[in-house]
Amino acid sequence: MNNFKTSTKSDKIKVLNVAEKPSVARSIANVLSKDHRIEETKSPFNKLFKLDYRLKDVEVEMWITSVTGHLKSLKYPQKYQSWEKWDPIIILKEAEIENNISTDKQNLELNLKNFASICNRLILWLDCDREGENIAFEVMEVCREANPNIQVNRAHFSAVTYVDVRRALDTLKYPDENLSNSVIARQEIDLRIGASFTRFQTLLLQKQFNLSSIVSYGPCQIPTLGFVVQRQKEIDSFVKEQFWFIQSEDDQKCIYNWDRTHLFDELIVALLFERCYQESATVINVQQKDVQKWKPYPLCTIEFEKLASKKLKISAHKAMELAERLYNKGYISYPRTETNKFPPTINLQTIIRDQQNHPVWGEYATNLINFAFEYPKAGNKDDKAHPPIHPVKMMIESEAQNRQEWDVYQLIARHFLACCSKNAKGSETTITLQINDETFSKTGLVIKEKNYLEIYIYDEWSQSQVPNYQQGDSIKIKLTLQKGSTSPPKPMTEAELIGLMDKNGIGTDATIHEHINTIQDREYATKRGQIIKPTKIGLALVESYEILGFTLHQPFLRAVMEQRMNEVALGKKEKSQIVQATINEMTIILKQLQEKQNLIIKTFGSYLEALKNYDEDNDNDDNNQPRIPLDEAEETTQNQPKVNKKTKNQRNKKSDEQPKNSITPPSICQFCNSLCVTNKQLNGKLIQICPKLCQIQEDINQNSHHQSTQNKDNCFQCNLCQNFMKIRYSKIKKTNFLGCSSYPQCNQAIFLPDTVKSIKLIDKKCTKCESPLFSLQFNENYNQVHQTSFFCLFPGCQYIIKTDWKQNKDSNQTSFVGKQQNKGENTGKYPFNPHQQNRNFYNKDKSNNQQKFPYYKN
DNA sequence: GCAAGGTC
Repeated sequence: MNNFKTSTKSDKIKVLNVAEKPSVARSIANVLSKDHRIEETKSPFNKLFKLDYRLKDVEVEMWITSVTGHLKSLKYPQKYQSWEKWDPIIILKEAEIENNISTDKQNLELNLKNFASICNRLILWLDCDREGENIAFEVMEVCREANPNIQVNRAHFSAVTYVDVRRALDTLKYPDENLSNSVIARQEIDLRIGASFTRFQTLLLQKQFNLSSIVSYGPCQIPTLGFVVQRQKEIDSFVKEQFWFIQSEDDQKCIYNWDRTHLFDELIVALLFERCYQESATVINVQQKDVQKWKPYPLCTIEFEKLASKKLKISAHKAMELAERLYNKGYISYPRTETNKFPPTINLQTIIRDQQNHPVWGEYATNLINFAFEYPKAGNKDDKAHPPIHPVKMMIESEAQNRQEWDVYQLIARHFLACCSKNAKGSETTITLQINDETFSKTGLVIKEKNYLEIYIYDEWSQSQVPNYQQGDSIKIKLTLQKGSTSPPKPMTEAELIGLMDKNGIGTDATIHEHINTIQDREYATKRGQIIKPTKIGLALVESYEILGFTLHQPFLRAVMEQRMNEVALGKKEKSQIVQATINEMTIILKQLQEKQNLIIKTFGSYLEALKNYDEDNDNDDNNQPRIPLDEAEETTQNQPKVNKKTKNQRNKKSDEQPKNSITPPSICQFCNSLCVTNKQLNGKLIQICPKLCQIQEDINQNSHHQSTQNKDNCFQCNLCQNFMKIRYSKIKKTNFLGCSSYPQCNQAIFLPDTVKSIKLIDKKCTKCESPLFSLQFNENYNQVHQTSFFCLFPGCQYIIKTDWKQNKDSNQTSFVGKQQNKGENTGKYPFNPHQQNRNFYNKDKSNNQQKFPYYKN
């Protein structure tokens, strides 16, 4: 029952103003007149504000109201609701789509029709972005239905402030259909791709693998998952690398860093250590300089979400929920904003004054007002619709509904006050030491003025003291040769993911947190604390795309879409052209997926099986290795834990062992006559090195080891990169093979016959090629008896087991004398042929992809 | 039961 009735007594021209949300309508009314009247409408949130105004010298009655985002939404007609009945290709390519006003927006439609039928003019105050322009057309269409003669204008504003609103009214323009069409194109493409690919994947995989969720596909959610999977793969394929460095410590326990940082060659570091070793150093420089720690940029949504996640440990999704609540209660400004610079029209002093009575930071605010204020830095993002997030009303802790709400308000208020403060100032002192040819340095910091750091508790700037030395001083030092190793990438945090999505244009400020939520709802990823990790399903899905050659999880899909939308927005292309082109390209991909559906099931299943021990809830990546099958035959370094243990032992051994002890009578370089340095390596081998590096010579008095004995897991050198081959383990084949230790940079491998179950390196060498020998364990049902129990696996050496470097897709089989294996064709034993694709997820040959998938062509 | 974009 429509009990709404608005008054129409006045004879003045009536101008209907429509904003995108209730708050903007309210702000416009406030800006234009404090004496406005407020009327209820059929939609409880969307009030109607009325006021008298002089518009271009004409007295008019302004009616200001709002919608709540889009009025219309795209959907497939009822007949397509059955997933089983329709080929996803039809859903993608041919099914008609309806664009109607959603049921929950019908009250707004009635409002607009009612007001438009009474008003003479319509001014569209939708946000000044593409979506806003499209909503403007939706509003205009509804209003024109009720009043075909209504005169329409578009207001362009960068903030809802007095100056901007007045300026917008003085320079009214017309809505831009190209901008709006680019949105319609995006909507249609997203729906068609999302619905068709989701139906295909779900029907293919859900029942087969007893999955509780649908297996959705979306051009934002899947690239989001792609980032999470990529990081996990980087962690799991990480191979630790050892490095060495020289450390210098003075008698005040101050440690100076080597200016060469560290080197990956133990020999060179040992040599340099020998050459510079002494017990005193000269202070060659003491440099002091003033430094600043910069205050933050004004707060946009993305930054707010990152800060909430990182500093408050509140998820982006929850933080937005809390911010929206604070906004609705009038404590903060609109929280969905891309802008990180304040418009000159906003009165910052007034906002600070509102905080002057605050029990926690009132004094700080007063101090800012009186003398410490400095204008905020200007960021480079501006959505032309909303200012950066800032407090609009003071809130004290007891007014907050809970701790998290208070934390969010506090973050926003403190951030704003920090923006209006001065940078922190300090003094940095760097001491440089010279020890023979090597230099070492140490930098200390003294904070002189904390300024914004007083209020901004989220930033740290730690002080560190340095000794009070003068240039030319000679000081006593202790030099040590140290060893370290590179660390794997850190697990993906939510804040990092938000940053990656923002950088790659995945989602918008208002939707990024929703996509992160979606991948969790779909059981593609889990979040523990601030760490996001892929689940088995998420890994298996992305890996299946990867292995089968699809780039559906790559972020550039969205970038191409954005580029095409821009062409429509600029009027260079028709929306139908880009919809057609995109859908045609995606049809090719969907058809390929359909053709490969058996392979998809097999690949997806193999990954789930291989990942059955993968602990998706464990954040500790050191204790959770190996879990992910790498793209090369699901390989993992079987011996990795042993390698690490050995490294530790070696380090301990090294610390007891001073290099000086290892010196034997030096020899003379045969090229330059310099006195050579003898160095003992960690493996005990002695080496004579010329200081000018003319020659490096193994000490003949020592027991000369084959290089492969440097590390007990190393076999012989890779014929491609000269690093060592190692015993690896294929989780899917459940057998050993030899893989290059430089994987994934080098993918050289040697596979063994299926009859070989496992291999073990032994302390014997091949008499023919000097490579280390292996003892082999054969499958139980393999009966052939060999005359020897030790085998050489160096390609081309032994006649009993013939092995080969696996360099291309046709040579992925090793052969066994007397028992020839299948060659070439994929036998179904492997879930895929890894050599048909680039193995390396991160160094994908894009040109190749582009050839295969025209959708990604620019 | 499908997407992503507005907004509450």
